[in-house]
Amino acid sequence: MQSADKALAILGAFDEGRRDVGVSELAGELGLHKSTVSRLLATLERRGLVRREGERFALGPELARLGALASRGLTLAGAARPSLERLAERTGETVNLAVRDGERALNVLQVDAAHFVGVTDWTGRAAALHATANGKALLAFGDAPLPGRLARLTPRTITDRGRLRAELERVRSAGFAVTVEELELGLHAVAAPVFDALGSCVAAVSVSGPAYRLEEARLPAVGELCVAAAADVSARLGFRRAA
Amino acid sequence: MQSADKALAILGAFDEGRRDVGVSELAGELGLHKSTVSRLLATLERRGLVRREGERFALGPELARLGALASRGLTLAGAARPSLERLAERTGETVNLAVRDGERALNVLQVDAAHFVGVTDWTGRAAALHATANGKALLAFGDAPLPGRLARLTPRTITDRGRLRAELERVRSAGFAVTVEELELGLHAVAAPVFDALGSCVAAVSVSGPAYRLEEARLPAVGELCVAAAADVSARLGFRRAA
DNA sequence: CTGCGGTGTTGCAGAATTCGCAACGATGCA
DNA sequence: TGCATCGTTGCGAATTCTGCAACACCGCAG
Repeated sequence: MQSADKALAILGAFDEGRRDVGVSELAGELGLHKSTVSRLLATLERRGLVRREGERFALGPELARLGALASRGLTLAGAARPSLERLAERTGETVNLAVRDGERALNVLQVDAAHFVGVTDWTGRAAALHATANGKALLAFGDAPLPGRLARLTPRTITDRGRLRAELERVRSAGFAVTVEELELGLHAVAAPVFDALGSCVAAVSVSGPAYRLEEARLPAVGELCVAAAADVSARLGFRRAA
Repeated sequence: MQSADKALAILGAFDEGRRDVGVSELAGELGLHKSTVSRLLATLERRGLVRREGERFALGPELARLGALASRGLTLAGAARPSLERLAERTGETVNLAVRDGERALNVLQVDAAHFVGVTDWTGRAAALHATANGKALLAFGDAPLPGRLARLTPRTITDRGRLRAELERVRSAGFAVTVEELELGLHAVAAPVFDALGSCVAAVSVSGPAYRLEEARLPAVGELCVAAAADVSARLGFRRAA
């Protein structure tokens, strides 16, 4: 099924900051021939997954439809919202719910403490697993393998596999993950795992805020709040903590 | 590229009321062998486009990400312009695209059939919801409450809330709204709703013209053209009519 | 407990699809 | 005008996919 896989690889090439692509550009990037990419894009266009804008291609309406359907299908969001709102109110910070999407952590729901304008909405965006609190929680409690590459995003990002493994062990024993300027300078965060009825880790709840407000000294306490909220969500999904 | 096309056909099989699918079930539906469907689903799963839930498959997180990305790139005006131009050409009248703005209908895009001088451009102007075709379409298909005050703009304006409610019911069953001298004497119009990927009514498309040219007898036919054009725009936004 | 009907998955060999090349038309730039 | 780039398209070789059949698994009924 490598032909279908290549079509999906094309879709995967889209990202924030990559809203449209060219044929040769993609061909070089994915290691395919431009003729192949051209034909694949034509197929994707016929199905409405991409649309052409002159010589470039952007994501199409069918994806908007499927995306809306997918988000709704993540019953997670519905089960989590009330707990996240309470958590946001108690901490006064931004709360996010993330699931694993391949080698990235995808934010599927965000709740802000106050409805400040200018607070970036991370919904629909994906970030590196090893550099986010949510990602580390997903790695520590999920059964998925470590990412292949550990990119250095700030001086404090963990880029060594051994150190990451040790960190995940710490996360497991603490019950929550802490991230101090590992994704962005000046950004702190904590995150706790959410389990479904079968006991597997399906998501993570994070609280994040600027370093000057969400100080390091507060992180343990906020972490516990986070754990409580995540446990609340887990309970709504039918999870009962192991004896 | 029929292999890739089949993978996309699988995605296309998802719908409201079709949140998860089985292998054999899909195979029968798409006329493929279950072995083929099984392999395609495995490929889709590896890329995160679908996820398995026991023996069934649901849309996956990667689609939520791509969908959010796609929605951001799909603008109302961009999706609407081509359809509106065709509508203007076919009807020979002025076409407007309006969105709800509080208790008014705000025109965001206008296309004229011929470039007559002296045709007023309504772009950027807002009008009463209850006295315009676009406004009535937005009220009938949107989830917004009725305006507080129903000002009488002409002798034919609907100013009674009960009568307005009945009128909106008529609009819903017809699929389009008709306005005969309710906004201005000598002005006729029809309008149809536009839906986004989430299925909510986000805009309306209207055709308007002077009573002596856009006669009442023509309104039903023009209304149908309007509905078709609006459906076209909806499709470009990722809306698919309910099965 | 055994057989049946229902899942979904996987090896294999033949068959059909796809790939890469090269050439083409179009467009942009010097 | 010439050169570069872009994306598209025919064609034959070569890879990939299909469909079959067998398999493992589950629930259920006899």
